[in-house]
Amino acid sequence: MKSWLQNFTSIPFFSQLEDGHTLFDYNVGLNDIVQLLIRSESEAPTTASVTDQDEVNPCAVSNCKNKVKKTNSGSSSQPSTSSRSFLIDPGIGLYKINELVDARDVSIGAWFEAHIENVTRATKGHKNGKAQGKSGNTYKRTNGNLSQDHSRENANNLDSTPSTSYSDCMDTDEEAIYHIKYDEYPENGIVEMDTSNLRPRARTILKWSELKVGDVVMVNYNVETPEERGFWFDAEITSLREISRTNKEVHAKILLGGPEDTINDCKILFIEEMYKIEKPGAYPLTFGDGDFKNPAPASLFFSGHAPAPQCLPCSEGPKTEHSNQGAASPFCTLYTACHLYCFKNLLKPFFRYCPSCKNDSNEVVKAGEKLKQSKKKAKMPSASTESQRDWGKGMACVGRTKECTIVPSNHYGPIPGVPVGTTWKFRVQVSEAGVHRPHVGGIHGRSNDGAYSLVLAGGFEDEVDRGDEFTYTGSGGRDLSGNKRIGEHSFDQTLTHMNRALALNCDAPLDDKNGAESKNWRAGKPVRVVRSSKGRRISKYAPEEGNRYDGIYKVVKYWPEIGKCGFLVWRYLLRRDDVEPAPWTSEGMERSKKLGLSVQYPEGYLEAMASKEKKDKVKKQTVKQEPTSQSNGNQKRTIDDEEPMNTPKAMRMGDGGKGEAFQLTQEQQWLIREDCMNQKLWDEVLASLKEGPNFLKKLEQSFMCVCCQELVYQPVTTECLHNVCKSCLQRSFRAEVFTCPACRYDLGKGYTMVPNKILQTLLDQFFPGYSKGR
DNA sequence: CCATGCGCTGAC
DNA sequence: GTCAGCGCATGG
Repeated sequence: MKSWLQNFTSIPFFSQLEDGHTLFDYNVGLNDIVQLLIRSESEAPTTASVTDQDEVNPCAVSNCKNKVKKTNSGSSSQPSTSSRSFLIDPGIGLYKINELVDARDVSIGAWFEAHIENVTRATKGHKNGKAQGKSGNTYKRTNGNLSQDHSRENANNLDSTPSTSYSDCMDTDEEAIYHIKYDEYPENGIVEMDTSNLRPRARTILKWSELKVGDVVMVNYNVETPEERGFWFDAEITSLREISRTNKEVHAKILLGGPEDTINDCKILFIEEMYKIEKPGAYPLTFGDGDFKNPAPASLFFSGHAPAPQCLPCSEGPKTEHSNQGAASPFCTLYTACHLYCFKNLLKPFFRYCPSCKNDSNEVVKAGEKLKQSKKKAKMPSASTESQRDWGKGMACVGRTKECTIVPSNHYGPIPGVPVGTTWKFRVQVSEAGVHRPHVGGIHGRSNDGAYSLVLAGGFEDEVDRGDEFTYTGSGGRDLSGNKRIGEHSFDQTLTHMNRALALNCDAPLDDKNGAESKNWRAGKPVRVVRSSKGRRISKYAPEEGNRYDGIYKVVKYWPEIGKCGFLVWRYLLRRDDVEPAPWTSEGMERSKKLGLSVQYPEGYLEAMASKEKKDKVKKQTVKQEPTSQSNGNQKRTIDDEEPMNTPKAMRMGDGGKGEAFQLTQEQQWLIREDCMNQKLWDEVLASLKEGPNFLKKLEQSFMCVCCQELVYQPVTTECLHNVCKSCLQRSFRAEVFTCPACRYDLGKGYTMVPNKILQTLLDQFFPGYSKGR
């Protein structure tokens, strides 16, 4: 039971854009009335399924989500029956589109039972009352070919490419890691990799506005399913061009330098050029040519870097400016190249939605135009209030600029490389470091797993803090109305969400009525504890400034009680269980001094504060109108103030890394000696042992997988002495690339990948938990 | 998608 | 000093 509706979505007329998306799908919008001329294969009525009396349902074809509702008008009769199927008579009918399907979801080749001969969008409802759309632009499909009525050109054999590529639609503004999309052809996707230029551990999120020619960027391309991580490599930007932008994303063309001068499209809305690539049979596609059980192999492939042929409409070679603008062009058959201008012109009557993000093209802001308000922002509270306050600035509402990737977010225990005593000014920095991820919440955890970290900020007066032991109160029970983040206690807390998570850390069966106490509290799950300077009002152990990581604690017991606020709260007793000394002990203070720990500020924060202060002072001066002797004094002091400000303490403590040396256990020393394949690497790494915490950083850099840019997991040490994750190497082999991802040394198709167990053991010891979630 | 949240800041 | 109220990350 195949429905003719399937035809509708997979009408291949405009399909096969550069990235394999079917543009046609987006030429019609929701609630559009379309006219279909249907011709049954046999000239006899065709069966379709229905969900209700007048709704034709998607078909048996697996992925099809389409629903098209038939309107009352039209000559196609609809003898609906109770058997939930009905017959579609051949002929013209008007139909309303209830749902649009993503062309990528459509299993092509499942077309017809009946043919659609004509598709026409109704002119009804058009704003300027002008008949728009397709007058003279109806398309006819015969024998599996669809062509423009008045054109002799054929546009046959067009269909989607296999779904080997995809492009992410970032839903943030300009801040996004740009997943620069590659085309479908993995063999074109390998760009020379420079292993000496590895990315730092914390991925810095690229801002589009900060990208410039000459930057080396980390590029990802996928050759498999979107869910799987693709290959990462570095490439240099050789050309950058913004095409257009919405509030959601920037559409740009980025050229990356590489041996083949490869073109990568990054969120391209419009096709720049289309090239034919001669690789018949290389990627057998299935597409509907009347028989989806026996699909004919496709022979057309499009990619960004085949030699440029001539534009069919204008017979000229590739170029960006079109000399022939305005002239009527015949339709590009896609057998040949076509300039953007020529192609766009042909599509103009239909083009409404971007094939990759489904943005309405009305929302697209061309380069140079003013930004329109995005739907996301329109939904936000700030859109409806009249407040002029810019919430995007300052530390109240900023987003993260880094993310901790060395351990998963559900990691228990210390974060490798973050010693006890590390202090950050703002919560967002604590989040970036991965020590406590929520910006506001006090507990980070999962209700069916456990809690990973908490912040002591003195939110409850009746909490007790004795340093190595403290009581903590659960979350909830507050009135958050008025878009607040914290509020008055107005109801009882329950042992759910984060409260339940924290209770699960206790080594005792969960009891959400009476609480529980562990008989062996050390057996509980570890919780990272951060003390905030806000806690000073109830605790002398809180830091003077900022948020300090105080080490690992465990839940001894938890119980419900009526708090000072008068409502039931869940209370927890936590006790310290950490080999690193607590920061307030003399041992701890000495260590902090050794490691040079001091409050870390966000990049540029101190400078910004200093210049602000300066401005304020200037303001005061002008108010005073006394720019004489006093002013001189002031100015001088300002400069004096600025001097140390320009070198933030955090920077001074720097990465130079004086501090106590890193201690290796005997076992580790032995294992390192055993890992003789990596002897050279280890020698380098061990040289930084005396740099203390920097040792781990160095270690991490040296054993980073060149593919996924993370610490190698199940490392395969190649003959050429590089370490690659086994899964990354396997992925490479599946893409039929049999060389070392780092140096291109030919490993050979039959290479057996043996994980280096010694190295894995060592890495697990140095970075406990890192392999979790890999 | 929605609900939650022991921050933060400019305005008052 | 107090306080309204925002974006963001996270989990469910």
